[in-house]
Amino acid sequence: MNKTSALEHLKSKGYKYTDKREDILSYFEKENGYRSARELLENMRERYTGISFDTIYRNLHLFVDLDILESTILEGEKHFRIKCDSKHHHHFICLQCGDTREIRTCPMKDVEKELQDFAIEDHKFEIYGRCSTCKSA
Amino acid sequence: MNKTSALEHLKSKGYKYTDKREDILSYFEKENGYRSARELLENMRERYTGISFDTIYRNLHLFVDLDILESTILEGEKHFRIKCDSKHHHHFICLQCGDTREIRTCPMKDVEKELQDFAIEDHKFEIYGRCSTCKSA
DNA sequence: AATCAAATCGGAATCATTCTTATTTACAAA
DNA sequence: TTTGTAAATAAGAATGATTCCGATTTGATT
Repeated sequence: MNKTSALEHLKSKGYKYTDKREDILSYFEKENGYRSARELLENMRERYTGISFDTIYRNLHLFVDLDILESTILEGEKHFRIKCDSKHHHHFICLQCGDTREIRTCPMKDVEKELQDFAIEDHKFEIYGRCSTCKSA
Repeated sequence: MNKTSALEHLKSKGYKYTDKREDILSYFEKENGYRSARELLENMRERYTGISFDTIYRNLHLFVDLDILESTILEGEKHFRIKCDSKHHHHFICLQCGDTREIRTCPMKDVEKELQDFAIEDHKFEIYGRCSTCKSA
């Protein structure tokens, strides 16, 4: 997912273009990992001094609903990243900086046999730790 | 983990016996899944009308630290279950009732090769859905 | 330019959780 | 058995993330 196709997607669904929406998308496009609402807010305030929590949260959730962003909870706080283009995969997540690394392994194939009588709706496989940069710092 | 060995573990670490601690352990021993602090509180209030949030949370976190309980976040809220006895494994979790089913598959072996330069500290593999009971209800 | 729904602002409200202070209790030592 | 003391608890205030609400502004259509 990138900013251009996200903006097209928004437009096609009848949502309006706003400079703040473009700005949020720019932010996540250039970040390589999970960022909190607060991190986004602080970044946005440099350009929009009066921006409100409501705008941040409303758009974050809209973007998650539209599959433009994906989210996870890190240390009790929701974090967001731009949705990856590549096909189904999982992430290593650095607990210090939030940056991610794709993991191609997905264990669900093996697991489905074990769960015949259950209705599987979702799954989460995440690996946590320190990336090489944070590890040596 | 069961109530008896949990109480012994508490004692051996110098923590005191209290009827509320025993009660919390009884609750989780008889439940087969993840329960929220609020669910525990409501259950405890039937016997201890004046019990405080603080007692609930303090003990839940103590028990997690002592490996008596394990926790995860479901729909934005921390949930707890008694630590399983069997060796390392993961869970299917019913999003409706919180009950769990053991999954023997763990994908970490395959993944470690992919992450040579990262310091792996933890991982989470959970499958979400409806258990057979909730599915048909 | 006029219209109108969508988007935003500002701040109050909510919800889970944590903290603080005073009081009570378990347990060990006398 | 009484006493001393640190641990545990109660009650409620405080916090932090998130959501809600009424009023205002703005984007896009007419």
